Amino acid sequence: MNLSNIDSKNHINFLSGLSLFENIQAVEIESMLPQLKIKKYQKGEIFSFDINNRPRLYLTFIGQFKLTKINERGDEMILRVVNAGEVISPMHFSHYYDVSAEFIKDTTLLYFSESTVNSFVKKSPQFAKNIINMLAESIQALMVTAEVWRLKNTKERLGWFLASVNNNNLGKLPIAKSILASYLGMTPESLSRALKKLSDEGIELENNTIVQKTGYELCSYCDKVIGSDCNVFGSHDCPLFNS
Amino acid sequence: MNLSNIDSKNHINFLSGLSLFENIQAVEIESMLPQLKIKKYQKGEIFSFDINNRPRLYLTFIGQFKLTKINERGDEMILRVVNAGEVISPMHFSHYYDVSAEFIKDTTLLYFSESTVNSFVKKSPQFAKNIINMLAESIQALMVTAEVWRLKNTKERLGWFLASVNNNNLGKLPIAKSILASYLGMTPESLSRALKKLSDEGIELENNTIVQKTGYELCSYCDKVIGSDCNVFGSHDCPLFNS
DNA sequence: TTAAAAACATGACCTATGTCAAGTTTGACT
DNA sequence: AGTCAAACTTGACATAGGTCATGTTTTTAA
Repeated sequence: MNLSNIDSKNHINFLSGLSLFENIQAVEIESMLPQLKIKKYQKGEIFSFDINNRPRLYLTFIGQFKLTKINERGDEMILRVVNAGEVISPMHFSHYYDVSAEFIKDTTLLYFSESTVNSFVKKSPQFAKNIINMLAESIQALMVTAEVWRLKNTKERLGWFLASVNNNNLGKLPIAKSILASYLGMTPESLSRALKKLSDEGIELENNTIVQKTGYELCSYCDKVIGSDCNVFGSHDCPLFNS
Repeated sequence: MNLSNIDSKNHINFLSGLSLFENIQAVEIESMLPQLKIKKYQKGEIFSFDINNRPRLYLTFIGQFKLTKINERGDEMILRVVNAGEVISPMHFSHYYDVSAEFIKDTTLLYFSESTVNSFVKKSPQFAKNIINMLAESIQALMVTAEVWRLKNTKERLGWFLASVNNNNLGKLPIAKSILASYLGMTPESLSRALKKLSDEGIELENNTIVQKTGYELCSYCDKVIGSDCNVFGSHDCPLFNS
């Protein structure tokens, strides 16, 4: 078995694990493989989803990067931090909208061209459904972050993030604090101060792992969307439900 | 011809004018009509897209409403102002996420149930494509508003809004200033002050119509997304392109 | 047409968070 | 293990935009 066969095997395994390929037959996935392209990026590299690179759908095979926009003054906004296994589809953005990817770790992206994706959507109603679900999740995530930015103060934003991480991720901070600050729309200084306020409430970070005094302190920063991943949510052990 | 036939005719005309039904045969649209439901709301009414009303796709036949979220403190965030002819699909939101519609004008909504939409997506690749485009536009709009909220100050936010309205709408302000303020993430007072600053730059509102001194003042608040609707954008008459 | 209510404008003041500057800690690379 | 750079923290201070109070204009409805 030569290298490219091993790669193919890996890629098929990777793809079939994605929700984008849920309920898609292995045979069908295999038939798409010839259209699959690979590109590798190093930590620190910046890649602009411009006119040449936008009309694609990217799958994060390995690594991590942040999707950012920058204004004239140089202020940066992080739209999203993309991790291994996550999908981003700038092919669905407006022709004129450009965002950049800045790679936080060495990263390998796989991608399909717009026409490949569109033809597969046309052929497979199941794939169309999966694409629709992926876009719906993007909308959801964007609405939630909009809400967090607009209606919460710095302490609440950080609390919200820690609460969601604590569910998804077993309490390990997935990104550096400076990146987190930018993602949450504050300066590293403000994040530092917010962290101090939270520690007064019994929420601490010990080498980037969340530690709670009683284990329920973060619950006051939970909401329905975060809670949907929590096995206590809505039961009588849930502080939100009890109060 | 009885009333319901006239209604049907109206609805078919309405639907076939929507980009959601682009390239869908009239026969096919007609076949969906029996599943189409109607609901009317009065100005001032509030409607929550909760567990009972969410799994649907709504089409705004007549009227205008704002999609809002409110936090514990009572601060309101307007996610979007929806006008006649626009579509909103809470069926694609997370199960646990709820938003409210507050009707600005008397409004008639048409809607399909989630299962109707899904079955049509399954049957018609073209409809699937249209749904995908609609969701992609939502994502785009959410990313742009996120950027506006995060990276622009009050004057810039108002300038951006006026610039986009000036293209789409021939300079007529489509919503009351107080609603606009909330949509732009500021208080009515701040909007008032921002308006004053803009008037120093030659941009005025005269009974809710935008008036520019030379006609190009708003160009400094234009961006690529707004510009894509402008017939001067990118040409040598475009101040952005020339500078 | 007029009265009442709503929307809008303006000024004085306040506060959350940004900026800047000076430490301190952490982590990556000899 | 030691060194250097990057990441983080902390304090003093600045400021955009919020809040509150009051006045003015516009809209609505009788």
